[in-house]
Amino acid sequence: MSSVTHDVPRRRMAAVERRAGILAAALDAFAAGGYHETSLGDVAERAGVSKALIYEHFSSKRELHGALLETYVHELLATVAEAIATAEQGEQRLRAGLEGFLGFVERRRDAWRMLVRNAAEGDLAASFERLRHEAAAAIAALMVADAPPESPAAGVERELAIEMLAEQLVGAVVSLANWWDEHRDVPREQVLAIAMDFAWVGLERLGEGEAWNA
Amino acid sequence: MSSVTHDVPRRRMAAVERRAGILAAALDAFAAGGYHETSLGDVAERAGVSKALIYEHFSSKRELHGALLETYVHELLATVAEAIATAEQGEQRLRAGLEGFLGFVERRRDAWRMLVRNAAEGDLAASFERLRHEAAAAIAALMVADAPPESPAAGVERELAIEMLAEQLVGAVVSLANWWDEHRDVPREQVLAIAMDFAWVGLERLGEGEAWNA
DNA sequence: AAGATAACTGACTCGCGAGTCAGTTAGGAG
DNA sequence: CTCCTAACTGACTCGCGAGTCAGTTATCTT
Repeated sequence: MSSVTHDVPRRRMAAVERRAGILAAALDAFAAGGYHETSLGDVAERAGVSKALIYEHFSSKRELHGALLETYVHELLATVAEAIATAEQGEQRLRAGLEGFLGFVERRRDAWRMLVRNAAEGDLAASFERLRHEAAAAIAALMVADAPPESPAAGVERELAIEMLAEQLVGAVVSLANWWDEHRDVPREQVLAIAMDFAWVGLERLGEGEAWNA
Repeated sequence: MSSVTHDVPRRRMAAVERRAGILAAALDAFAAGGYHETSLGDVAERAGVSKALIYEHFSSKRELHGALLETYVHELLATVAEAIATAEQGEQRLRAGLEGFLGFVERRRDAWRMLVRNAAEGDLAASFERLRHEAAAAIAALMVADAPPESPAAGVERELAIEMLAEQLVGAVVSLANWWDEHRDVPREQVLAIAMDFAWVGLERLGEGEAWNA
């Protein structure tokens, strides 16, 4: 009875590694359940660590969550920005941006889920909303630059119309990304094709079929 | 000092009215802060009532929240369904549906906010996701019925493509509705015009410009 | 006016989760 | 081998919020 198997006397890790481990565990947890449904106890357990240790690396639950949020929002933004920078033409640029975005969703599945899971509540919403809005604004800016001065829909202010169009575009793509997240068997190119099919046509209309490709 | 002004001895109300009052207060609170950020104490205060009384009408916080959710999800669904039923043609039907939807968002601003605020977390997400999916499925069904059998985007399964298209459509409209919620000065017809401009063109592409109007 | 009933409340319990602290121990520097 | 630091933990506190209960009072009925 005294044959204690004395299971693995847990290795100590350097602060940086441990921090990374905690972040990974937290990402898992938050992606699975959202901010409020996740306790630091959960995170600690997933990380195989005591709750107290978490406080050696992060001063509060919010800070931990915020660190993740910032990391991935930044990565997402950078990815898309970089992708966009490689293409000059209107349609190609849109395609490149979408490709970058979808690549992120594919590569950082958990991160994407975490972003979406925290899109609605409290001041957490602010981060996501800002991201969304930044995307819409960027798109709107491109449209303003490229589109002809005619109003796309009768009786609507040009700037307003562009803003709304951009908002819809973002919404459509985000929605599609979420759908894709639950249909991972569908290859990325197909999703991209559909997204382009939907978005580009809508955008093209803005320029009445010309002006955008030059 | 003994001049007690004995402020308004709060009127008693019949159970039904009180219940309604509590529901209204809860709607306010949940719309403003989301489920988790709202305590029953908040709701009670807003309703001008003790917390205990709430439990005379609802057995738990979830039930209270659920009652609101069900009410408005149902109303929204019914509104759109009714609107759709009045139009037979493809484009007119889409316009009618959108009009009904935007009408709901305009009329039940708080309810809409509450729905959106609870779209992401835990099993609360299920309700909203189901609603979303129901909408997408309905749209997809219409498309399947009306669209020609050609594949809309090269190399993508027809059914899959339609599903994705519908998902994007829903996302775009929801996104636009949220934007509108923060730009209430923009009249409904303009929002509708933009939504149609975006959505219909994308859809028309599916049928290559014909087949939908007959 | 008396009694009954249903609206209503203050003051409770109780569990959960964020955050803390007084230590214990691994493992590297000398 | 011996310190010394930095990783690490168990066992706490403490406030908050859901849910409860014993009682109080308004209003309707007779």
